[in-house]
Amino acid sequence: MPRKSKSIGPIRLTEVAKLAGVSPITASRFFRNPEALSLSKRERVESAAKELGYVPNLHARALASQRTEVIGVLIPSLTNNVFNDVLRGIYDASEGSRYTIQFVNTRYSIFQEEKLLRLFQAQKPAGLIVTGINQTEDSRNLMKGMACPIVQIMEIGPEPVDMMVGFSHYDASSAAVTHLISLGRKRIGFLGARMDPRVQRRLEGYLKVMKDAGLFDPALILTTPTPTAVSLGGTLFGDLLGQAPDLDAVFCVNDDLALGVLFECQRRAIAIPEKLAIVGFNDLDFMATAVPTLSSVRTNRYEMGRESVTMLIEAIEGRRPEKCVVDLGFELMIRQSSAPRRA
Amino acid sequence: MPRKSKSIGPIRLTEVAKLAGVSPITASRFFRNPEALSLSKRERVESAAKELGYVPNLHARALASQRTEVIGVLIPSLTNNVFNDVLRGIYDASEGSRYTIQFVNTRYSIFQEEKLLRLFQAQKPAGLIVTGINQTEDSRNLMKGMACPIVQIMEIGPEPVDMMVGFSHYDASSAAVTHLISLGRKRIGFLGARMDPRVQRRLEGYLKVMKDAGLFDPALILTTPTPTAVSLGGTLFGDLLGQAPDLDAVFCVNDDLALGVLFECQRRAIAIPEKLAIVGFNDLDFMATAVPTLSSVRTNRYEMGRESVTMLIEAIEGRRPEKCVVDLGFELMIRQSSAPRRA
DNA sequence: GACGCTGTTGGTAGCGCTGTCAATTGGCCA
DNA sequence: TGGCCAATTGACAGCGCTACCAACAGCGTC
Repeated sequence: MPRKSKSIGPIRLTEVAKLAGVSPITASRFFRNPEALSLSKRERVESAAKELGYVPNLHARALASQRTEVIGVLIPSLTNNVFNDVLRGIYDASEGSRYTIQFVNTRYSIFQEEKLLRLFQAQKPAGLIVTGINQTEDSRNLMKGMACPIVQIMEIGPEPVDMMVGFSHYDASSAAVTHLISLGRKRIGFLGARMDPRVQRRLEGYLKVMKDAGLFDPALILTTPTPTAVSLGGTLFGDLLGQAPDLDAVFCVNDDLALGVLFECQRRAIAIPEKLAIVGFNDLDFMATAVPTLSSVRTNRYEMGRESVTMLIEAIEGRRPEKCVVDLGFELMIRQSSAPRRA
Repeated sequence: MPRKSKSIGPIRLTEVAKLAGVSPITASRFFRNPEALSLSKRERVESAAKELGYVPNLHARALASQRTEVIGVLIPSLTNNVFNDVLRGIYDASEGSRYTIQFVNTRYSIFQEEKLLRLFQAQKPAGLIVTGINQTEDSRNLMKGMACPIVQIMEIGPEPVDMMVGFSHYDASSAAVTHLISLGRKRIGFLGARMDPRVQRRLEGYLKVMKDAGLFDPALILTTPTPTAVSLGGTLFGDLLGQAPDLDAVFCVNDDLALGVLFECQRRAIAIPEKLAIVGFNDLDFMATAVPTLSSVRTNRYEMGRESVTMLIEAIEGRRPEKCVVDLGFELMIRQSSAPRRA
């Protein structure tokens, strides 16, 4: 006997079946598709399972069925507040469903992403959520070869691998900059940190609008690959002022930077919005509370997480949504920091 | 033949073994304990695996070995910045190890926690990380019955289930309030949100110090079960001022509330620190950048995450740390918001 | 009464891997 | 040369569950 004796350890399906007086396969069916059983057996299995405290062995199930009920989530960062909200949406939407979330961190590396994708591939997830649309060629092929539905989140673009939920960072950024121009601002700075693909697209939106308005000047732009932080906002703003002392507005690629700019302005006694207008991005909680209140582009991060899981589950269960690309849009929240000069 | 034909789908261990010219079990060993193989076989299996792009099937492995390489993490919230940092530490520390993180959200419910614990139990994790020390009696028993090492994080206390990493919220809060008293402040308010067990202990620390100093007054305390937010800080502060108009200091149970108080003070033109001293909790990035800079109690959240995983892995691999309870301490960061009145 | 249908149940044979133990090899000593 | 030990390798069975098919009951139809 190569293994130790039986019937120690947790309760197995066979034991439930025996107690219920049915075959193991019938008991198995009870847990996967109770409607297929007659009422009497259903009740018997149910009470037997409860009596023994049976919990199915997911590994055995996965091995036998060649499927899992795991939704893999690839997200580039845990540091960033934004992904926090997305993850929260994802977890909330998965709750109550049969699916488990398996989250991994790509650290903003498309190669790490590819590696993790390969790992998921071997685990046959029921569905996959990946961030953004900038995957490597190999990653895209890998994903296309996988049998499960996939949602790309955070942004939308051409050629979805499968499904998409997001919004246009380009449009959102354009709207913010257009708003600043409409206020009569001419020297509108751009402050960027991390510079991941989505931030790049915000920069592109800025560039387009500024060039179209004949206001473009490279001295107005300051970016860094450094991860974002409130303190960084202040530092960057100081540097930007050095490059462009006549700045009359700043568009920050996120709210942390914007808050840092606000504090730096308080420190330097720069009047907001009189001397400088500020617009952030994401509309975190504190933007509406700051003094002065800070304008921002509201993005639906939590909803993005929720929607992606909802779509995924629908697709997994064969009810593929007809709308494969969902644009959750954005909303420009105009507050005191970008109010017209003489209201 | 009950199953579809073989050799479709991903590469299996057998195929790697065949290509390498060894038995499956030898190939298996290569992936778990390469040192046990002779150099020649090791190289042959390695190149065969690489050539075929073999990725082990974790479900089959878990089923056969009756173990997994999953570390389960039970955390009460994703909304709270604090757990963000902890999670980051956890993921960072797990990277490069063989262990996978499986994170679940208890939503601040000890019953949800118990339920999730039961779920983990059936999955035989290699280790478990649970938040805090306020588990139900059943949860504690469940954990004690599990064969894997367990770390309780976020706080330390008597009777660890197994191991612990955290700090004393009571002491940290006491230190903050003592500091405010040392400034000569007498009407020190307490602002609390969420009021989870750790926040409760901060309240207890506050109460002790205030009573000992003969400064206790119930009108100085305002708490709410509502989840925390910057905007909430302002609202609560307004209410607290209603209860105690002669307030000369506030201790906030977290930094979001403190920032909200700062903004509200700016709105009401209350001079900080002259009229009101503020101390927050956690020392998030923005506290050192705000105007004025905000005092806070620095807690080592990231390190807590890291350390818990490190200890867990050591214990899993049989090198149980002799120090089972690790106090990561805290540091009182005194800044402008609680500077002495005439410096 | 034979036939086919649907709805329910069970038998068999694995899913891909590893624990156990036995077998083999080589090296070293007496 | 024989014997012993450690290092290395392999055979076997089975982890707990489910896919696949077969079987069977109950019913209505002709």
